[in-house]
Amino acid sequence: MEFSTIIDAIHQLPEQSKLKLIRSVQEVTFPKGYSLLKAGTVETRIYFIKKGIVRAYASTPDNEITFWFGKEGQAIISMRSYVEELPGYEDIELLEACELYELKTEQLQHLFEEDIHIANWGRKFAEQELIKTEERLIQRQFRTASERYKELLLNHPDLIQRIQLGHIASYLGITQVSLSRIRAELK
Amino acid sequence: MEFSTIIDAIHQLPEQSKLKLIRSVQEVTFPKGYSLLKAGTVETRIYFIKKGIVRAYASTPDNEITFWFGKEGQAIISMRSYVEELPGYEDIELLEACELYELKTEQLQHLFEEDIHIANWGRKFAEQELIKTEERLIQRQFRTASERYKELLLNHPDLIQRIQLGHIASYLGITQVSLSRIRAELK
DNA sequence: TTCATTTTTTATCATTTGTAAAATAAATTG
DNA sequence: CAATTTATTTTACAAATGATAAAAAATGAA
Repeated sequence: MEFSTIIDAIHQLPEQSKLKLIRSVQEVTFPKGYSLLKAGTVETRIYFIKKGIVRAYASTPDNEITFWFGKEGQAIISMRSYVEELPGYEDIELLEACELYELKTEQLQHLFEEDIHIANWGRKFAEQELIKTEERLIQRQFRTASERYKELLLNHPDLIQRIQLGHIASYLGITQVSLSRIRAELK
Repeated sequence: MEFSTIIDAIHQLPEQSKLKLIRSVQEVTFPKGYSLLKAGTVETRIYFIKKGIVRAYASTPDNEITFWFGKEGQAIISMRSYVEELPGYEDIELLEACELYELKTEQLQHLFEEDIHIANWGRKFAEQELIKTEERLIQRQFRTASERYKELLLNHPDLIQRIQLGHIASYLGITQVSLSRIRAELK
């Protein structure tokens, strides 16, 4: 997926501003399983996914929770590093070999201060992510685990194909055993 | 709480830009129990809380989920109206008599297009809300209902005092009966 | 205050989900 | 290909939470 397409999907930008963004990114590739961002560090880069699929997860000593999947067109950001310049709470792991567009946070922040269109583009991005996250929080309470799985199956069948079920279960807020039970009932 | 203080808490703004915002708001008051925003409608205003406390909830025919509390200093926004100009999914109810600063969305959008500092201020606001929501989503999975209650008690003791437990339970993702059980264990 | 209403707690039982361990299945490696 | 590792499903049992009903307590209005 072209970077230009990714930009436009977030929010329409004037050609001049788009060019500034395009000139700021650099293509990089990483192998499957690569650990792109690590919790506890202040990340200085963000990425956009040209090709591949990744997961963000948070860990405690005895648990690990996948709370986000990213695929073609989406932005990979350690939110707390990006927003507050503090160590992030998430690890990001590549679930497939990935082609990414890399962008230095500092450079983006500079564009935010300099170009009002890019500032509003960045605002739109955060707002759209906010809505998605808020809706997930609400749906988690309204719907049973089984309903949430069926919905994922309906709306993102590709994720079920491309991602192992342990991660899907974690994303849905249940254990792998529970997900297995749910899948058995649907047969 | 002064509107100027609320603005600064989100992100520092130059005096000029701050004045533009201040000139755009209007103080309003509503009684306890007032339904400020309604789900299914496109809201054209946002509010900042000078005094009082409110809750945002989403409803299905047989259920109602409180997913957000707002108190002094916070913004009341129907997210989907604000971001996508589509009907919102939340109702907002005043849990106390409130003094609010009212701002027309259209006017704010206009300031976003015109003043880069305000655009970045709006970006910061969305980003901060995004982090809070994402952290709640993660915590809901890491911690038991009991731990989540203790944490709320620790970090927001005022909410427990000012809000009835049915709403707190819903916010924590459990039933009121469950919350009552948890409270009984802590005695 | 007293009465009516709302909120919170308590008790019981049903259901869901989690934990642990074993059995299968699938993928990877030499 | 066989051997090994990794992922998924199945089973049995335990723990947490939900649903419902009813009692107790708190709140608010007259």
